[in-house]
Amino acid sequence: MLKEELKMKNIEQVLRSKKIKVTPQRMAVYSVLKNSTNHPNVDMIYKKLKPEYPAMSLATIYKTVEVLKQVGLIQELNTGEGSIRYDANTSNHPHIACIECGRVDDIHDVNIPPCGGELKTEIEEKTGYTVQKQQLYFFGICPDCHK
Amino acid sequence: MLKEELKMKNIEQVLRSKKIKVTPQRMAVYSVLKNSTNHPNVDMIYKKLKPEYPAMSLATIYKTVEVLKQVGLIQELNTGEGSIRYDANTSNHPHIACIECGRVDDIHDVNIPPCGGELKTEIEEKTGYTVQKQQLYFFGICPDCHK
DNA sequence: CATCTATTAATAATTGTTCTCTTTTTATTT
DNA sequence: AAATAAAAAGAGAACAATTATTAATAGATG
Ligand SMILES: [Mn+2]
Ligand SMILES: [Mn+2]
Ligand SMILES: [Zn+2]
Ligand SMILES: [Zn+2]
Repeated sequence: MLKEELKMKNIEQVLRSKKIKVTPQRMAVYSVLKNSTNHPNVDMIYKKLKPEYPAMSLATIYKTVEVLKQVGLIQELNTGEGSIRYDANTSNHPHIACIECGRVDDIHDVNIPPCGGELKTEIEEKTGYTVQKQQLYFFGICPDCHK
Repeated sequence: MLKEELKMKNIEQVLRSKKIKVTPQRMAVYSVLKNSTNHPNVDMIYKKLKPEYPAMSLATIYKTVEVLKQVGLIQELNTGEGSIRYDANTSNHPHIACIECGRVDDIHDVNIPPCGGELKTEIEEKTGYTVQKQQLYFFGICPDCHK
């Protein structure tokens, strides 16, 4: 059995364990996210799936990403470009977005200090909030947009 | 002359120096932002100004915040709640947003390490982007929403 | 297999934001 | 103090992303 198939089997387990039905649409949307590095938004997922699933509707993708998010299989990114992007990598990692074309990339292998346990505690004490998650975004011009 | 009036005179200078006309609406919108700590969105600014400026339209506020942003007098925050919030404090400081009620607060007096000059350079080398700005958001439950 | 219920697809409705057009205001020049 | 040109404001339509509604369909369960 291929690694890819194994991954998908695991996702099925996760969904079933949460009493959420496993459907072809959900597997397909998750698969797109898992196999992409470009943090697609709903419309990009829609267009990607169109050839293989011509009947799938935009509303289904909206609902599916909501379900996958609730279950913790994906996270959403909002860089302020108007639409929400999604990421199957649910670890807390920084992103950089191009203010020209909207492209969103991961920032790898850069030692970004913040966000340890002590910091969280400190913020909770100072603000009175209970901290649940964080997002660090950088903005700039991507290589492609540098003419 | 009061401090408050002095501030506003300075804003007039900034606008005039950029060949941007000084209007009551612009001064009013800026004043709301300068005198608030809750990072209001367009609708909150609109409602705040309604009593004193009953004729002011939403479109005017949208246009005004865009102008103030371009001139560098305010910055925008996007916590993913659907609408954009604005902040007359243009320094690079972290925010925390309530995932329950949407409230957005500053995080003061917490030593958050990232984002020095070397880090920016490192990110630019690793990603090929030109980095222009950054945003650090924390998300959680605010004191009020803890019942 | 039969039933029950969650999910889908299609469509309509909503919401935040932008655009277009006309009128008014501002800054500048008589 | 007019007159003028340019910029901005106001009203409302238009737009795009998202959400809600509804009727049909497909998984799960016994
Ligand atoms: Mn990512
Ligand atoms: Mn702030
Ligand atoms: Zn780009
Ligand atoms: Zn709250």
